[in-house]
Amino acid sequence: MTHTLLRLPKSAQHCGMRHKMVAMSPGEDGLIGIPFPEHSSELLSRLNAQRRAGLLCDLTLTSRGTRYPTHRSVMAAVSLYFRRLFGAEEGEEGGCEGAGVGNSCSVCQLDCVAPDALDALLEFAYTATLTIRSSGMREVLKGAQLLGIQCVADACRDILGEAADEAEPEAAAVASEEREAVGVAEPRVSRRKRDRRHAPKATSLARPLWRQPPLATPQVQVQEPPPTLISGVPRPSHGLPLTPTPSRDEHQLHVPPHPTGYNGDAQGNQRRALVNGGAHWHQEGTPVPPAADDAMSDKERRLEVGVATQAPPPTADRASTTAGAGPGGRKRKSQTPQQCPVCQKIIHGAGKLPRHMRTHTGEKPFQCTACGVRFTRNDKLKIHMRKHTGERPYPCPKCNARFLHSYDLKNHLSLHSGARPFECPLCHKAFAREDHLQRHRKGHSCLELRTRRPRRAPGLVGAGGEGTSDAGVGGGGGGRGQQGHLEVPLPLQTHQPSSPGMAAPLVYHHQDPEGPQHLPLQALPLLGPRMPFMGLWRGVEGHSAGMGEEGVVVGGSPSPHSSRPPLQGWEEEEEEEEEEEEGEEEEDDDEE
DNA sequence: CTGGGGATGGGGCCC
DNA sequence: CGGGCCCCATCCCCA
Repeated sequence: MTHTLLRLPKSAQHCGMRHKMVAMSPGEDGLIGIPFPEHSSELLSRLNAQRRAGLLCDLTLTSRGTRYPTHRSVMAAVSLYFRRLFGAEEGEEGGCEGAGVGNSCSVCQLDCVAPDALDALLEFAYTATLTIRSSGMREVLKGAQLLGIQCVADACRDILGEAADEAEPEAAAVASEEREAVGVAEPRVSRRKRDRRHAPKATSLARPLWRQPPLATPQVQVQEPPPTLISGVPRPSHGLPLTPTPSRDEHQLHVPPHPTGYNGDAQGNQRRALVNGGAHWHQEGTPVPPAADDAMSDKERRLEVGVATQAPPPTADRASTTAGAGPGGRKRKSQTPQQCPVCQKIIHGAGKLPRHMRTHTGEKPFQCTACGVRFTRNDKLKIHMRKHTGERPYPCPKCNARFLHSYDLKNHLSLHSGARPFECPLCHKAFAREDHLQRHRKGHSCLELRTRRPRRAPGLVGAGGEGTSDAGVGGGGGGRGQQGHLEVPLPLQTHQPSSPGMAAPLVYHHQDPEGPQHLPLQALPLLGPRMPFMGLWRGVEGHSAGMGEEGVVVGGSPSPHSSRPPLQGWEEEEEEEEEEEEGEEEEDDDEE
């Protein structure tokens, strides 16, 4: 079977995804998936613009007189409370929709959530960024708990240095009871977190004063009087037509600009300063003054917590907020790892996110003065300069060869040693370099030669096998696929909390004629010429031959570790291969 | 198809 | 905390 390789444009090489090849099977029922990683952020940005303009708003939240036009679908997407309120919770039916609220605008009074906190939560819902004062953290936490915005609650708790249980014991109990009573499946939001801290989900908090036909959702009840608020001054939201426009000076809650602006023009978007781990993006030609600037010049330090739209990966969530800020606004100790607001990738290391962001923007601020070649990174430019200076700082001790890079020398030394620690499990051909083995395995060459391979002792570890064995934590290149399954990330699924780090991949089976609809090729011309194809294709090009004539693609969890020590853990890989083989060869005999 | 050099992007460590 | 430096994995390209 021949696969057509669709080469993605250069822009697709960002995101740390190197899979520019998308395997297709012309004339067959193969799926083609074209990822649009910006879609989710762009969608959210436009929803936010609609909200600010009061367009298509079908829900108005009020808090002590301040009105916040919103969209029910957005609120239901971000808040478990509203999800249940509107009957949008999985496993539920009807709900508010069926109760007759319909498309009309409804008003929900949420006096128990302080206006500032509600404003911040709404901003979070529409921008994936929580921008709050540290002094307002507790109110936001309370609001997030009441509304069932778990990731925000988690982040606030982490910053405040609280555990969920101690923060809201009754609420947790109520939520738990409610879950059992209603029989609603717990949201997929951060199961690990839930196990960790038994955080409350949605509590029956508000008095939804529906001016439209009242809700019939029984689980929504008045639970308790509005809590005492720290800041009781209602503040309207930015740009909302139904609220008086506040003066910017007195508006302490800075509303960040649109989170992303990838209208296919990455260069047109100004990257804003990254402050305290919060990555802000703004679009539109008008340069928006960085919120950080006002904020940091402010005496009262404001915390910007970059939070994934639904739930950041546990690693990021934990690590980025573990230090926490005490009730008095204790400074967070660490901001790393950080999550890229564009591709949701977790970037480890202080100050590494700006570097990563340049892979999205294409910005190459470092230019070679000799030849004009530009680089995204200074260290790469530095290495490049060796070309001009003739410097080759890595001489081979066994010959006269000198190299620009240490890893070149490493590769070279393996030639001297003759070591070929990377062996093809199918044809047993050995390679000196791991990438050569990978290339070999991706080809068809060894399939015909496949023989029963012996189990190897796990001693054949190459020279480079150690090192960043844990580099796969944050993706480490995105877990480049060698498993031969086709993962189709849905950009909107980047909001799905069940996908730590990356967009939750969907594993499709080629052989399923009723399989999910993939993006048809006809859609391609609709793509703007500058529409980036940055994608999360993993495992697509790998093992194209292994997919078999039937197009069987055996799905599986993508290996979070992109790199393994050579010949180590191959048994596991072989297991998966064997599954593939079963798919393509109709029940091959047991390998073991 | 393989060997080899170079390029790119991420993570760790340190200042 | 941000950046420099280094190493690593992986990719691309060419012979």
